[in-house]
Amino acid sequence: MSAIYTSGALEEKNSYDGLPCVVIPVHNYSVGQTFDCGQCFRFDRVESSPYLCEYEGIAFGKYVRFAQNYPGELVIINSNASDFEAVWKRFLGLDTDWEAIRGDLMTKCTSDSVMVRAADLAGGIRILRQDPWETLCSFIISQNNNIPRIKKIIASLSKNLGRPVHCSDGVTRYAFPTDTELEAAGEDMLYQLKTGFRAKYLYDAARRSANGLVDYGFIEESDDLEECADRLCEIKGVGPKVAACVLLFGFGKLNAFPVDVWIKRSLERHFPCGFEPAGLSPYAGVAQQYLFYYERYIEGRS
DNA sequence: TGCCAGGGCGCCG
DNA sequence: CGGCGCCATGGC
Repeated sequence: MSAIYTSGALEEKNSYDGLPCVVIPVHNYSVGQTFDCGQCFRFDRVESSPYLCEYEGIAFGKYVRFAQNYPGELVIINSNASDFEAVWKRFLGLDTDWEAIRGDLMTKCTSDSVMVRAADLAGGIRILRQDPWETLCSFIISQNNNIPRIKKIIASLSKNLGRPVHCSDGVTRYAFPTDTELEAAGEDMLYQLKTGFRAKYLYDAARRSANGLVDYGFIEESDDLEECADRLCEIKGVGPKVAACVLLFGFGKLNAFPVDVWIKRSLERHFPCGFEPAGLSPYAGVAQQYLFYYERYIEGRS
């Protein structure tokens, strides 16, 4: 039995509040882990949900909610079958066999390794395939910053500069601004929106992206992670870590291995003799995300 | 008050 | 190339 979602297995119905939704059979899936593991900043938990776990937000200009009561079933609210096929299936990574990846990683580590414990704890995580431009900006903003404030800044940029999305629940939300919209806003405006020293970086990213100087097509096609990172690092304020995050969370390059302060501490603690991400190829980035979740979990998630 | 946050830049040796 | 101070801001 394959763990990959197969077309036709989904069920269309209405959600508890009357919105159209689809129910997807999944395996060892966690909405909570996926949307609270620091890869995506535009989804918030719905506290009043009748589901055990529900997150809502905007992606690709669409309002959507992801909910579940158990690991074998995912509910996508404000969606239908064709919408799922066109947008959410790829976004959620449901075209990928994550249990096979997790199994592959676990065979490459000793059973007492922190990596196995992390993969055990955080195995419900899926690496999202987010919009590359939005991912680029999100991780420029992330530098020397914490997750709650990153979310605030991104929400503020969207509200002030992004296109309004009139949602089916009656609330107006906002899409993340396009590169053109961000460039038109200007560096001063970006600074006023509390981006701090990152304003000039965001503006440079917007200018380059809006003028075709970021070769998304090349990065999409290439398997050369170094070359892809080099292209992204041409943007001011983009270094190895931000580039790795963009490649992992925006382009689905599952071997990209971002090293932030959490991962650095973790590797120093658990691998004092040194650590080689290459040993986890070609899914080192997935292992990294398990580890990131694990470290934040045992610290009590600040 | 000082430290830290999904870092990178500029400068120095 | 490796190390280090700095960059804005807000929460603890």
